[in-house]
Amino acid sequence: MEMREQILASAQRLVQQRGFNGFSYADIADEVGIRKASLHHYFPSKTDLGMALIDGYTKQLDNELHRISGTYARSDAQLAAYIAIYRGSLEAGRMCLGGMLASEALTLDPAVLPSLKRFFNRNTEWLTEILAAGNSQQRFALIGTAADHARMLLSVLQGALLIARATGDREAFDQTTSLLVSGLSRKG
Amino acid sequence: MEMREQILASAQRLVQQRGFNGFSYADIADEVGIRKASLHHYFPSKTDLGMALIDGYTKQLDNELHRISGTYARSDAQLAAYIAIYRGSLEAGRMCLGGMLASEALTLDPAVLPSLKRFFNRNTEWLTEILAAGNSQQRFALIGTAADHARMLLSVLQGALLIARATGDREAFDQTTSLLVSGLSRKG
DNA sequence: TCTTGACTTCCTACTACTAGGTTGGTTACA
DNA sequence: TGTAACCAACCTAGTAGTAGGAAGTCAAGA
Repeated sequence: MEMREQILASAQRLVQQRGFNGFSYADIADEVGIRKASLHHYFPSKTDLGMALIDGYTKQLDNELHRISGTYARSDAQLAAYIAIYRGSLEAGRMCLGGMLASEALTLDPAVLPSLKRFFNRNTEWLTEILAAGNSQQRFALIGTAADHARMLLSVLQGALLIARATGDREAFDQTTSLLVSGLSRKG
Repeated sequence: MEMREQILASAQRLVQQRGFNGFSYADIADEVGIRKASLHHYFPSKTDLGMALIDGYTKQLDNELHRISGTYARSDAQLAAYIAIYRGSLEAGRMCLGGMLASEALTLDPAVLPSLKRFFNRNTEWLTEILAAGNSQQRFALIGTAADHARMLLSVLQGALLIARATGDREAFDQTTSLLVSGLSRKG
């Protein structure tokens, strides 16, 4: 199962950096060192590959979220760790895989859309939980429902990551996320 | 100059819905009713087309911003009108053209990047102005600099638009933007 | 122990099609 | 007469995907 993982890792990087319509089987083949035709042995169609990617990415996310919940007790620290995931993507010149596929949603095989929705729901649900917990612990001062704040948080992070790709301004990303956190922590 | 406008309008729609790598000259040709070869008369290369698109889009934006500044006196109304632009895109199933190109930035001819940066700067600068004005008029209660809030606002809108494409949840978009506005208006 | 057959992995060679772009024109109009 | 608008035919390179087979692994059976 070594080669399959290698293919997925290469494809994931390519999608995050160039988009699903921005790479071909030939790119992966070059990178992992097998022939184009052999890729079809593992992933018969590009849609199959896309499905495996978003499902695998959701699994990676679940692991990360579980790790965060287990590592940090305070919800503000958990939030910071969540933001650090996006910061890491930015550093690697990668979009969130979910965000990238979202932008290309109209060109994707409709079969991948349910998995894509599931990815965003996972994010929102987890954020809602820790925001609600932080609110009752008086670490956050929410002015809307925890779910509303969760959606906004996710939007800010996706948007800031997107814009940083165009402007190349990483400092702006950091300022945006720290303002985001200040806004949450502020007592109202 | 009728045909040139038609081509640009068609291409703009295609980019906003499918991305720059998600359509071809053949798609435009079908839509405007001339041959593929004739498109090259107006835009020799796809990069030329891309440049014209982002520059034209920035001009459209300037017009909108000027109209908003001229129509509404209060900065909170101006902000609402700005948000309504994004809401209109969502309704039309379109991403912001700038946001879409930003996601594909690594696959674009580097020649278009300066125009793309300029687009984002325009947005941020205008938002900074009206936020600063609203702050001194005590319509907004900013907790960071006006520029920081401007960048966050832009991120939220881009991100919310992106996510709504995947989830199809327009209500979530509205809730996010109204929470955004509440957060600004709240006295702290 | 040797053999067989199913299965996995990966290949060369290919198909059908699409991409952006070019050549060499024609037509219409100023 | 020059120029803008347009087109058929073509080119080269690349796209996802297929056919058919080579080489190896592995377990069951005689």
